[in-house]
Amino acid sequence: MTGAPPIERTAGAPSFANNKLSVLRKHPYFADLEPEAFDQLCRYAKHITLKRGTTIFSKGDPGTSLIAVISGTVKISISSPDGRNAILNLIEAGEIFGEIALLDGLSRTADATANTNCELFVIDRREFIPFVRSQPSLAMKFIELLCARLRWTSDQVEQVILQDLPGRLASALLRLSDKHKPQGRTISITQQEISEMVGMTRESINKQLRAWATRGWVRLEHGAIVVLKPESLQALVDAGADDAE
Amino acid sequence: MTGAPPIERTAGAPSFANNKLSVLRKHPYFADLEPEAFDQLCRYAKHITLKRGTTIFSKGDPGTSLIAVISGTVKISISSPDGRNAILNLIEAGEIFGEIALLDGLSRTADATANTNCELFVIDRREFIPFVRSQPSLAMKFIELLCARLRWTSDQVEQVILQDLPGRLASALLRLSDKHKPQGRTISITQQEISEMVGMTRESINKQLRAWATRGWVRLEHGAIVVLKPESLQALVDAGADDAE
DNA sequence: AGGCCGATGTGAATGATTTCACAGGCCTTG
DNA sequence: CAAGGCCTGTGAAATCATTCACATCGGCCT
Repeated sequence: MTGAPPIERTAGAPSFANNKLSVLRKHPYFADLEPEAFDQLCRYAKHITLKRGTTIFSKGDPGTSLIAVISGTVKISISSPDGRNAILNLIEAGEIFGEIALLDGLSRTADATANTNCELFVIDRREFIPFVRSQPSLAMKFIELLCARLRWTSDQVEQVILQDLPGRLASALLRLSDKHKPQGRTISITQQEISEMVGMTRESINKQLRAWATRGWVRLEHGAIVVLKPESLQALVDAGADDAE
Repeated sequence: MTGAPPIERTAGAPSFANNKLSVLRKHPYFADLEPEAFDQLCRYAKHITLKRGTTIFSKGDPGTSLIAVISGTVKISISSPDGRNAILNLIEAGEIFGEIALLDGLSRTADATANTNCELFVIDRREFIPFVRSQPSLAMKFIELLCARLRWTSDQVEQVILQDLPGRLASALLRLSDKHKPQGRTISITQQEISEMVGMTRESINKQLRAWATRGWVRLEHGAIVVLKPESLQALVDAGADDAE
């Protein structure tokens, strides 16, 4: 469970990391802070880089840090004893994760691994709670963050319980393309990954995607999916189980 | 969607509701408040009672209130266009719900209906956010609440995606009997309701429960389930898909 | 008591997904 | 540039859960 922390520090001294701290400074969660409060926060921050596949933390570990993604993407997932595993979320540059265990002091609810090479900021729990308590606007930011997470997760439950394969896949694609809006309609994700987000086999996903591709609803690239007709996918979700068209 | 509010006021004046407010006062989320802060909070609270089956709010409604359950239980659920519906949570006396939409100001993520006759306190959003901002300890309470919700919901995703029917049912039973610990191992719930929490048909659930009943793992009563061997159920969950024994 | 309705119990047929077993393609790395 | 490893594509068989169609049971209301 609690494997040796595979985290490699590249820069311990805040001085060296200062150029990176500016990224954190512009981060929506911290932008509102008073400069001195921000400096205080930075005293607990470590800058690290790690390569694709590295475990950041595992389910059950004590959660003592909040992590901000500077570049790359981090996979939040869980796995069952019999080898199956499920992706709960993909965290991209500019987002933060690990806030639950940090805030409530309990153990990690899922595994986090570097899905690509990435750069992170790790903010230690030490003194963090009193800090949040003293900064109402930061507390409110966290409340908003938690609400957003809750909406995302509830959505996932809803889709998984109520929808069949086509419906689930469609709404997963829509949610992802929503998140990646800036990059146009291209979603960089493998079919294996989507299948784990949606909770079905890669083969089933592939067949469904292929069916939609021939209808012109999506285009399949290597390691990516382009949504061409979001309206059609949305209609499928709204209509409930109904693959015909 | 936004049907006429079916909420019936029984007491508008705080004076009459004061006896009930003591319940709120003892509520874990509000117990830490300064007396004057609590009084201020109460100015926004309305006491209402409603009977089984009444809609409290619907998915998509603007969320302008937080609701505390004084007695009875409230069902949080969602439904799909084709009639299927899923129960996300059952809120019991002493718990609160509706906090997400209240805190982030967006719309309700699910439906809430009175699962039994119940008494509630409705706390209006008016001025609520500034109030939370001014009470760091209350903000921290909400952060903890949201974290707990997130853990519950993530758990649900995990179970639904990773486990098969027996596994899901087993963990649902364990989670419920955990919540009802004081009442012993008896869970008051219909098989229909469990099936909707777990996302499978009542028939399938019934057959599985019956199989466990003959093994002596559970006892089935009318409208209730008694967990006799939680260890066996837990083993099933831990082991992954494996019905044999 | 009579009568209904919601909750429970079951079997057989149907259907959707998974499993399994490959094959080819793309990309990275030595 | 050759090799191996992920990613993709596809078909047939096997499996699990749903659907459908009833029968029974327990309470509650009149």
